[in-house]
Amino acid sequence: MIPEKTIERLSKYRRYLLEKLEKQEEYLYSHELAAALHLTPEQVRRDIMLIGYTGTQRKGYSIKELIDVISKILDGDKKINAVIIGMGHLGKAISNYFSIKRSNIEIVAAFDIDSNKVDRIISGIKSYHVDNLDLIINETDAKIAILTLSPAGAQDITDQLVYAGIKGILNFTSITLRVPEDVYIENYDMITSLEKVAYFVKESIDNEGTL
Amino acid sequence: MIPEKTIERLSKYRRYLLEKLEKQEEYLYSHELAAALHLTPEQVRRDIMLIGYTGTQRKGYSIKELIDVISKILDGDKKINAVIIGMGHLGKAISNYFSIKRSNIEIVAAFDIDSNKVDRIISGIKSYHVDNLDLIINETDAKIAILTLSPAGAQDITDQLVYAGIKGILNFTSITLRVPEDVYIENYDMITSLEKVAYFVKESIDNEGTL
DNA sequence: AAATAATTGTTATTACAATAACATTGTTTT
DNA sequence: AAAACAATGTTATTGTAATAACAATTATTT
Repeated sequence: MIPEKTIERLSKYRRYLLEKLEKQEEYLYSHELAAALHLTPEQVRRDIMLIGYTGTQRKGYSIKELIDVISKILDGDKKINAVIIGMGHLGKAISNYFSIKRSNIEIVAAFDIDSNKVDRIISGIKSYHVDNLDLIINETDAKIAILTLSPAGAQDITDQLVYAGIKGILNFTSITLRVPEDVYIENYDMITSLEKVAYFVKESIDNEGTL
Repeated sequence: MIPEKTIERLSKYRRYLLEKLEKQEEYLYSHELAAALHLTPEQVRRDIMLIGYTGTQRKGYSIKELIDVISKILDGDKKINAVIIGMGHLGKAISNYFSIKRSNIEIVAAFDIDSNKVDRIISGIKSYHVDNLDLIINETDAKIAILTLSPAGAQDITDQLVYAGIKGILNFTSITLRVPEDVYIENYDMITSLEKVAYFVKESIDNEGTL
């Protein structure tokens, strides 16, 4: 079993490696990757060890091979479909982010309650009324939902999503969702992130000059 | 020194407590807070211990007092100003999130390079051309920047921000930024988050039925 | 061909975070 | 008034992640 933090880094490694591949580069060293992502070379080597890939000493890691190994871990062999719930600014922002296909994840549909935002294509994604949630999720066999709606209706929608067969949720509403334990939730809370930054800024300002 | 993870939870505690306060409730138990946020009561008590607040046995914690103690930790005594760089969908989404003032953080300005998006008020925030970065940041004494621009210009902007006196960055561009070590960076990478969800969903589907 | 240098792979250590255990204390009940 | 209970505060333990150390190996240099 690969640790969660390693999975996160693998995602970042792959993106960096893909850039390098575009530049026709063939090999890279652990310390290069580490420097680029502000990590230690040991961490990079350890992660790569964990996924069972081995480089060649003195030469480093084959960029192409490493991408393949990471992709096998992250993507598996089959594609996975995702839907977005809520086509406000945040929903649109995320749609744009993923309009360039990376990896094996595809956003296949979006949902909203606003009649002005449904039954048309927004940021390249077909948008439906939430009433069609169950139908479309089943048709597309989507397994992931990205929640970018207002907190008010979030738990209700989540229940529907779980019923429709969703197995993973990326939650941008700042509320804590209740789901069965076989559903994986990744919470992202902007308010908390900003308050955290504010705290550490305040701390560093207060401690200025002191050692 | 309060651990990073505790700071994150304090932010969430406060929001939950504020809700309770609105409902005129006066006291709550560690296990209530824990249940609401999917934590253990021990963790909650430990966090509260770390910030030096004590409840009363058998009665629990005073909601009002606890909010005050948390606020003192998170906010300190002075307000802190923030700016947003990039008024695309993500920038607007964040502006809306923070249009309701919570805590002591205020978003005082936004910047963009698009002439259609500058010199007017967007989502309640005055928007300027990036050429005015240094000027406005100094005028407003902003210490935090929220980066919601495209990756291309991010490092260049970051250098300008640091020069202008920004001490904390909430980074939504998926690139790794170089900054002096007295600048605190919180990275949020949507692509990584989604790939992580996809990985754990895939794992759980693959392991269905096995124990 | 031998020595050196540079890099990987792995193990050991340290640090950090979460969980569990338990002692303490105040309230309620009998 | 005593006993039982239910909550807190704190210490101890466990688990997870990051760092460091080092052995093994391969290329390069002399």
